Amino acid sequence: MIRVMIADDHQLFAEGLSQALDILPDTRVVGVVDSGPALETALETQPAEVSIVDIEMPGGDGIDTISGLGRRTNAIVVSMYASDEQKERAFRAGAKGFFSKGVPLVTLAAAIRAVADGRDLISLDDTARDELLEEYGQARLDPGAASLTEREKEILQLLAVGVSATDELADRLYISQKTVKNHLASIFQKLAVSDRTQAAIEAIRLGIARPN
Amino acid sequence: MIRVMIADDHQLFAEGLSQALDILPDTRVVGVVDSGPALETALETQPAEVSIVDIEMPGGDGIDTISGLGRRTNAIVVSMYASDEQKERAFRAGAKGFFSKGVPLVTLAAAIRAVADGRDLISLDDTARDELLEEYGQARLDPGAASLTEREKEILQLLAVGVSATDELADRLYISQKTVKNHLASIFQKLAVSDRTQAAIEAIRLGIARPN
DNA sequence: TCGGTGATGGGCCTCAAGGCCCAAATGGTC
DNA sequence: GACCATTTGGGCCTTGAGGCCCATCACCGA
Repeated sequence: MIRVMIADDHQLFAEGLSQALDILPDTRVVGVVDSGPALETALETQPAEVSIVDIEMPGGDGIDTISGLGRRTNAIVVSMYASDEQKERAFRAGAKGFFSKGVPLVTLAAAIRAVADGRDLISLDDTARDELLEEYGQARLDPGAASLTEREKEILQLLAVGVSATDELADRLYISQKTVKNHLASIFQKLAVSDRTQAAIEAIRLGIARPN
Repeated sequence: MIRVMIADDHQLFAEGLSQALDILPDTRVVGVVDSGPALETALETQPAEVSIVDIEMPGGDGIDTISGLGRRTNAIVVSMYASDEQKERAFRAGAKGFFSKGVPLVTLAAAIRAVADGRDLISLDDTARDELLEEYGQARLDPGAASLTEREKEILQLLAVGVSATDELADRLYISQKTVKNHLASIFQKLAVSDRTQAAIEAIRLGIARPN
């Protein structure tokens, strides 16, 4: 689980991004602050592997803050109006990544995984950077969840939308109730849970299935 | 369920906000577009009670788009750098709300509920607007969920974090297993579900309990 | 003071859920 | 051809989950 701190004075952006990252199975937002100094303070009591820092913030430029953070966290700078000059400054301040707010969420998520893994994105050219991001595109699931088979994931998806009874699951999948129970037993073992309620929650948490 | 369309060219913002609104029990994001013309097109095939429109978008000002939408949707304008002049223009274009991106998410959520309910926020002064938003601060839950008692919510919260066995629930709450089962039976009826798996999913969906 | 509601519990009954072990067919890989 | 993972299915057994009806006590508002 990668702990992420967000520093941005636009609450709508910060809270939205926070929710979005919390939904990912391998990232957890541990704090949201609205200024550079607040970021420094927050990191003292709450460590975070990665910090998302906005450039445009009141009470001091976000980039100035990064220089003082040292190796306490890996900073990724995001900017509304990204320019080469800003990127250069972010690089000199020690940021590990630099993105416009126009990039898709999956790109930022991949970048978070990459810098949390010790990689440096900011010194790469665009093609090398995109290749690296491709490499980190998928959330690394728990060992158990990673070994789920297609059929097992299918059952988990149904579970997570409320198809919980054995006979309903069997009907939906055109297999016997016994086979459903066998798959479930295998799922329980892989996810280290003991019943379908816990399995459904795990499926939602891991992002294998979406509720609603 | 209030259907919401988001028009913003900054993907990180739009996707983050989208996830955040989807988590709320009474709002559903049905589309995300990145320009004014795309918003018009999207609304033709996918109706939405409320549209969140950014002012600053490429290929035409977001406010110009709103005038052409008429009563197809209720527009709420959000701006990075909110000014009185922008607010005035949004008002004349027929927007029902105007906010800076610096407002908290709960404020925007309340505004969405208010305008979906036919209210007009933009013509109110600040105090009257805040009072109205206060009124719409809480998500209106389904009739069943609204009648849940404190104890029932407590049980749902435990369920949603994986405490699914009757004996564990009884231990945590210092009551007998029989009482747990009685409460659960009551919960099933109120939420119109048939087992604890579905109840846990509903609890998460309704925002009564948080997973993770 | 009286009713309504919520929280606590009991009894009883039925069937589904989960545990355990096993087997056959399939499809890919070494 | 042999091996392995996946999917499908069986049998058997124990216990827990859920359905239904009822009782007591505390609290609160009319």
